[in-house]
Amino acid sequence: MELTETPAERRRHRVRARILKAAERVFAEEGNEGLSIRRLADEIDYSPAAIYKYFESKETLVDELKESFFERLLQNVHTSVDASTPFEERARKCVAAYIRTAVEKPHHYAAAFSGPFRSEGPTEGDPGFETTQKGQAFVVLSGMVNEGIQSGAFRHELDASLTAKSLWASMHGLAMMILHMPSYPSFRVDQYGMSRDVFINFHADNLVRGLEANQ
Amino acid sequence: MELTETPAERRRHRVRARILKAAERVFAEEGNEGLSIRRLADEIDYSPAAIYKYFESKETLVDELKESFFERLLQNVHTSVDASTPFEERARKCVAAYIRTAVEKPHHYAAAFSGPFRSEGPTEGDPGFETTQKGQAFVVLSGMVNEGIQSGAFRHELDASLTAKSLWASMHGLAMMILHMPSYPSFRVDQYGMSRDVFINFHADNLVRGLEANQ
DNA sequence: ATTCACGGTGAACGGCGTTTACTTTTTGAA
DNA sequence: TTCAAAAAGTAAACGCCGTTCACCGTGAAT
Repeated sequence: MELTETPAERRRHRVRARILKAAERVFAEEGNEGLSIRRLADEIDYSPAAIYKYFESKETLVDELKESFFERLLQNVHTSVDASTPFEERARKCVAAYIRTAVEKPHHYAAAFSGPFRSEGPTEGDPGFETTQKGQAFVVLSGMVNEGIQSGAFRHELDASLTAKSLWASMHGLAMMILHMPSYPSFRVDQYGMSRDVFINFHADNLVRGLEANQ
Repeated sequence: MELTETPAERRRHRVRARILKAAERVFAEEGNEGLSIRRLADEIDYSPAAIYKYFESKETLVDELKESFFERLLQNVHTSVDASTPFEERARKCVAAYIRTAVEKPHHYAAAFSGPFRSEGPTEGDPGFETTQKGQAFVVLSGMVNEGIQSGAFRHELDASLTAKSLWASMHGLAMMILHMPSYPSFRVDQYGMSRDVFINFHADNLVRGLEANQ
């Protein structure tokens, strides 16, 4: 087992990275439709066929972009929560960080939840699901809900896994709404740059309330 | 002003309807990708160019499919709620009907909330928004939330319009999740055909709880 | 009877993802 | 250093796609 890569491997990685970088730029700006293999090849001064020496298909290439976006998403959520802050505030911050990151890269986020409906997809519980970034995000969310339940902040009869899914769905829904109806007053960042954040917090508050134990 | 159409108009409408019918069938089964003008023309024994005598572009054709889906969605939600049932149950039934209809026609629903992000889109408050079926759906939801607030079931400080958006986002999110992760145990219809409905009700319950006044 | 708009068509344009057959470059062992 | 084999890169083509254009027939209105 080699500690360092051979020059050939280094070279291969460099070219691969160049392709991904160009792809990332175009995809972020114009999404899946705007990203074509031919255009990509043009930008890096290669022929279209060359791309296929590095990626099996356009889909696998885009999948890689999506995975690294989810890595970023997960990281943003992680670093946004400070273990010392009280639970409810932490939960709200977590939701807000998720939505904000999603909105920062609309094409990435939307693409991750569109496209053909594969009934195969990663099945929860299957080995491999927890290794994807998307799976990790779910694990984090699940853990937070669990903490809420055991600390007594959330209703004790809640199932952590189901609740996490419910919560995730609601976060996801708001992110999608903001992406697809940016002209709605409540979703637009207004002149003070506040309107959207206010709405996100309102949404997060409603969600957390729905899980809280009646005191 | 003519009370009856001329034969030419009748003919035109018939052909238009034939195109839409074939398009609807293909789109429901295979979505936007599976629907091509050429294939459509093939199915109705016309030439591809003929379609353009009836529709400006593929996009406008698909837009018409989406609009009529939302008409159906709105109708389903309407007829699912019985004014005599208690408010909370009605609210839950409304959410469930929305999600169920969305899931019945995955491609229609997903297509309506995907595609390019147009910053123009229908702006709330603009004339024309309330005339779209999507706009109507929002009006209905808004009205229900309003009823909840004024009856005291929901917190009195809630803004009806904002709350309706928050609620809609959460419904939308679950619908999308079910569409894109049908293999998740909670989202799949199990051997008893129950699992998914149970989850939908759980979700709806959480949402309503989040709006309820603390008693 | 003669327009003339309308419905319909075949062929083409430019784009797409992908494959194939081919040449060039790089590599690693003899 | 030589040389065969593997890898990198390419031009051209295949079969799709949405869309347009020039053209032709038909039927209705003047």
